[in-house]
Amino acid sequence: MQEHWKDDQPIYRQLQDKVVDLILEGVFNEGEAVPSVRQIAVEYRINHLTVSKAYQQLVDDGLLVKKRGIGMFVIEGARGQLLANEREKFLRVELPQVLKRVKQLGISNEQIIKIMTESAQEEV
Amino acid sequence: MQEHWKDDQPIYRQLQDKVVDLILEGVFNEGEAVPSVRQIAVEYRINHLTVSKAYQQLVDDGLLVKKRGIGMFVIEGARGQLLANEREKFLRVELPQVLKRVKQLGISNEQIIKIMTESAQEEV
Amino acid sequence: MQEHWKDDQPIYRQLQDKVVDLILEGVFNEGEAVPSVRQIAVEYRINHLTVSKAYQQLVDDGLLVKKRGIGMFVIEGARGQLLANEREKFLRVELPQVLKRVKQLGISNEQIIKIMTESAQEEV
Amino acid sequence: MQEHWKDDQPIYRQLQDKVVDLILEGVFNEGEAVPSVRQIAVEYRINHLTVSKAYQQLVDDGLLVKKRGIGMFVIEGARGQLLANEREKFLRVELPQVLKRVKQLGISNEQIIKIMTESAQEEV
DNA sequence: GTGGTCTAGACCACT
DNA sequence: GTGGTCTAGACCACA
Repeated sequence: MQEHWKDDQPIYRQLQDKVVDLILEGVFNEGEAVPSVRQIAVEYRINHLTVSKAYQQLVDDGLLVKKRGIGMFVIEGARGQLLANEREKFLRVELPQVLKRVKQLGISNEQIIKIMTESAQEEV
Repeated sequence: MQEHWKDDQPIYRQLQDKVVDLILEGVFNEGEAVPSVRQIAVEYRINHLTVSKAYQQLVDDGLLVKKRGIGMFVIEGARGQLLANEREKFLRVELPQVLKRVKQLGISNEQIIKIMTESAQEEV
Repeated sequence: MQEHWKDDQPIYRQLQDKVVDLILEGVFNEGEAVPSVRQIAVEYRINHLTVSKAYQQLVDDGLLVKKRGIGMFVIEGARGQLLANEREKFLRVELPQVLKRVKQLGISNEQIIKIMTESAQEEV
Repeated sequence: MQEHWKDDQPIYRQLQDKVVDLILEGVFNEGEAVPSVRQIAVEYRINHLTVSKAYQQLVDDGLLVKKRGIGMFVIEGARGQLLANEREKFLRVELPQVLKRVKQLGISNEQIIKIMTESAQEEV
């Protein structure tokens, strides 16, 4: 692993987003433990307080639970909840912004659709 | 004009983005002067240093030129250059991220396309 | 250290040049931290904003990296890159100007060469 | 003629330097008139006050004289005086700086001498 | 501890 | 009038 952190966002936030991604992608499964704070801290060469902060946010978001003396676990149902929330947010906030930008740049919807379908076929 | 600033980004950055938008939309035309630093400062109730910072960035980006003792001007060709750059960036960086997110959230391309075309019709 | 600033150039620019010199001379080594913004500010009795401006330029120039919450570091390879760039710039831009000036003032090349060799011997 | 002014130096100063150059190169001869303030102002598209300032500096430097109602003239002996002054300044101030920079960049004197002699031959 | 941002007000040079 | 620079001091987020 590299320690490549973007400079325009706090490390703890980037870490937090990464964990969310890993849950969504099913790398971290519901009911299973996530890597320990220290493990992450060593592996990524960051302060353990920073890792703690990221995890704490995820606990507050209702995605992780802390079991004292054992570790942090992905909550049952976390993935489904995440999917619903993120989907709603995407459709309500992110997509309109993207569409606005497309229009501002004078890109035609056809071009976007073309790229989307091509990109979808590559995956096959 | 309002003085409504988002809290998650520095004011000078938001101002900078706003100027870019206004150039893209043709409100600020090539060869013409942009409002003076102090004018903006008064109008938006912010420090002139903050405005200066935003403008300076735009000079560095090659969108504005400073004419000593006169003011700041939109460079000739700025709009075209902006459009080309932003388009390229959008197609190369932003769009793939969006598509990745769409896929991650399990949203179908059909649904996206449906929203896009509906949104396009609203504009008519 | 003195706080002797020339009057014909902004302080932040002089500071910037000084840091470049110190990197070239190997006083600030690659991968190491440079003095903190506030440390410089106190030592030289200047505002921290002024120091920040100088450092920011160096970040933009690709000589320093910011590590969030830790400090600013000299980028790996900065010295070599600097040497190459400055050499190229010197030979392409500055030297021709000097030669033009020498010719304009009607100074013979022999005289220049004489001074150069003398100056070189003094160093021995 | 273009109106290409560098941004890091006042226009009046650049203009002033240009006149000095033209006197040194014998384009403006001793006893002859220099172009009128208005002529310059129109040709270079700058404010006549800016031109005036440049000329005034040259009067203060003892290079030009103003003849009321007629124009500005290059003083007799101006070229010789300029040559002497600039030569002295060059040898005392500028040359040492250049040599220091050469040394800092690790460029050998031989290389400089080579370029000098080559450049001299091109002129033949 | 680190750097980033902002303010309010001052002074400067240039046009 | 224009922008540039600087100060002194404040508050913030990050590690």
